Amino acid sequence: MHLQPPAAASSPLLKNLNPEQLAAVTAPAEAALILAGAGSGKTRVLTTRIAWLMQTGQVSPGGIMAVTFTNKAAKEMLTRLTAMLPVNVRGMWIGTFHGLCNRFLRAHWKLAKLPQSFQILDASDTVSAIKRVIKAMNLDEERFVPKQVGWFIAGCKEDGHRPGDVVAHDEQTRKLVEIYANYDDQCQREGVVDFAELMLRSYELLRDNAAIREHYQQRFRHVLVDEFQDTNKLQYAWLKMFAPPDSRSGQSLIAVGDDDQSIYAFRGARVGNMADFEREYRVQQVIKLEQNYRSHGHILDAANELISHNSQRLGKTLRTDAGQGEPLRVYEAASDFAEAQWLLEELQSLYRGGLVRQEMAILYRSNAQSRVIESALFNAGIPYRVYGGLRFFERAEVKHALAYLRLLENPNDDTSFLRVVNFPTRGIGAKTLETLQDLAKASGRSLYQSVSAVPGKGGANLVAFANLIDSTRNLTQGHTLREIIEQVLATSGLMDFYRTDKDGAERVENLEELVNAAEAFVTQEGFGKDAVALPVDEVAEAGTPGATPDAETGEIMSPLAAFLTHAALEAGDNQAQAGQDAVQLMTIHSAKGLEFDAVFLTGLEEGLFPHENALSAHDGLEEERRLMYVAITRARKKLAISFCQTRMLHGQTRYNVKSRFLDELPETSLKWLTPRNQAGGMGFGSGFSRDYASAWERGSGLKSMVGAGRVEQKAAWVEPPLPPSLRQKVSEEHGGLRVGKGVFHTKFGEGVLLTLEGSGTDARAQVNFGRHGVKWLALSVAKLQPID
DNA sequence: GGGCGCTTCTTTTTT
DNA sequence: AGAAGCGCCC
Repeated sequence: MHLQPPAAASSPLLKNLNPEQLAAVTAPAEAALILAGAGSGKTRVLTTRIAWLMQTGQVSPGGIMAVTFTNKAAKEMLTRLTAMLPVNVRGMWIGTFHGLCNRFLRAHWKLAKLPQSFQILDASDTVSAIKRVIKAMNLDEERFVPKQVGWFIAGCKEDGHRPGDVVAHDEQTRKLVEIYANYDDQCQREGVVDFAELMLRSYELLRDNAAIREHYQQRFRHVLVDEFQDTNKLQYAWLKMFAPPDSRSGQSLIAVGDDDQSIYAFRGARVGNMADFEREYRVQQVIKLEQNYRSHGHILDAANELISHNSQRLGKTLRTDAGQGEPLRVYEAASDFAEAQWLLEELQSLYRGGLVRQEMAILYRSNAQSRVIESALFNAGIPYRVYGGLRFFERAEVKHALAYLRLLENPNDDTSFLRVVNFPTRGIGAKTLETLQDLAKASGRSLYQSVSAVPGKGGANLVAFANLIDSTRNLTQGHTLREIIEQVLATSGLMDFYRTDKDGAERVENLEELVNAAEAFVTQEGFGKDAVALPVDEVAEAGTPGATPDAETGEIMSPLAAFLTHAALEAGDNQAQAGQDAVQLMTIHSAKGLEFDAVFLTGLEEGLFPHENALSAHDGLEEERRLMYVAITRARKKLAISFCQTRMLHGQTRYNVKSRFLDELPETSLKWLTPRNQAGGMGFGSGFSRDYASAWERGSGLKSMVGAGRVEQKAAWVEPPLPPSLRQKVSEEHGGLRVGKGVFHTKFGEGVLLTLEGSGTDARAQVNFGRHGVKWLALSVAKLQPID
């Protein structure tokens, strides 16, 4: 044990910390790995450590860097920190990886070879930029799907590879690398960077410029990283630039993470970074936060038992002082429709019991599952909120407006140019644009710079467009951000377009909301005196060798440029009827980091969860299990799990086997609401008739209520499966086997019968054996036993 | 240039 | 089933 300064021991900050938390908060200023289980007070530990370090005079605000993945987490940290300690957060670097990279590149734009007001491409901008490259190269979009090319490029960048570093063994890859190279050139020409580029560019600058690197190493004494299990290769390398292993300058890098909650390997996260970190930094002691302050006992028991089925773990078991609480409720529904109906009942009963809707969450593995649930909630008049989907700054009308704004800042941004050059339409067609692009390409200029070279009517229209941009820029010179945006909405014709559009009302609202958002941004960021988002960070700039501070010119980044950056870096909220007490619907992925009193975990079916596509991926099943672990640990008091015998997916009915994850939960913590079925498959036995009858009754009842006013919802209703009487007719001839019913095979075990075909010796059956897959069997050979 | 209809796809996603 | 993108035709 190291000695603590006396002031520290008595600090009120350290009150009420458990021993492990205390150890983490007051860990010596070196590398440390904190394994923080779900609900173990991770954010509290992080913020308290920062506060404690400053309070005990071990570091000044300028010496702190804390990195998170989401803006939400970063904000949370700042909020808590300022509540703990009256501190000037201005000098601290607290933010997302990308946010901090942006800050870094804004300060060193010249060395990074970027224009001062470079703009950031979001995911869809990136795809359209790539599309243009593929088109320009005359390549087939079938063979080079822009989105996939995007993954490839992002993947390369996240491995730290520039086009020249990629080893291509086949023709396809060689072409991909070529696209990558052209794409990078195009971005550079247009003065834009994508998300991965933000990281890579900062990393390279740090790597290649010793003076800058050393400056930042001197500056940041304490680097703290949240959700370390989600970092990719590049992010880890980037962190090492700030706080290298074996650092003689005595910095402290603290990684906080939970390997059991690593659910983003599919997009490049490397859990292995945790083990690498431990080794490379010679971490003396891994601090485990295993005391859980969130969930009741049964819930934790279930989580612990489930995750123990994973082999590759650093090892950690959550415990709680709260009581056992209620066991997990498990419900088997006849159909996805019936599952939704059951959810309604459960939600209503909780609501009557006094629980607010905000505290109820319905989680699912894939977005497609939400539809049935949504229509049930909608028709029952229960307010709900769906996370995911389009976010504010991603809406088409908002992106159009932003494109105009970006052109004011940088007319050479071809992506933005193409987006709005003919929207609203101004007589500039594909032909004209083709000519323009050819000319631009030939002369190495931007589209904007080439407008006057295009002959004819189209050319004239293009010049008019360029003039429109120029005059708007002149017109808004020296105006407030609000005025600029209002002006752009007017002169571009966007507002008029949507006003006259028959269903443009919502879009008009969103454009008005954009003005509000800009107003709020200006106020929050306090433009004029204390702007946190300002690119120029005096602390960083002062004495940074090679820095190109705006002090040279006295210029600061314009509010517009800053707002555009903000829009790209923070896509804003999803459509949310904020303020209303609503049930929360979301995928398990988006539930990470959240918690609710009551959680409904739906669709626990083989093929859906674990998802069939995940099983083929390396480590896929274990990642799915971690996902299940994340889902379980979202619940504080009540957790219910449901699965369906049949589900409509991609337009056809699927017969499912219950998820293997259900078998990995401790029996003693479960309370089955439906008879626990003997078969892995469930069959339409006793349980079915009852479920079916009630689902049908309610279904038809609701249907008649749907009536005229809500036609659009009607289509979303899923019919309950055929009545059992009908089903039996289909298959009586095959010794009691029935479609949709459970069967037993001596080798493959339990399954659900999907199809019966042919007769006599020719009879075949298709059976879903869950983890053994879907198989065709000859009935004359296979011994299939019906299960009731 | 706009609208209609055909095809294709459908795990998870932040920045 | 349903959305979204794409291409064709007016």
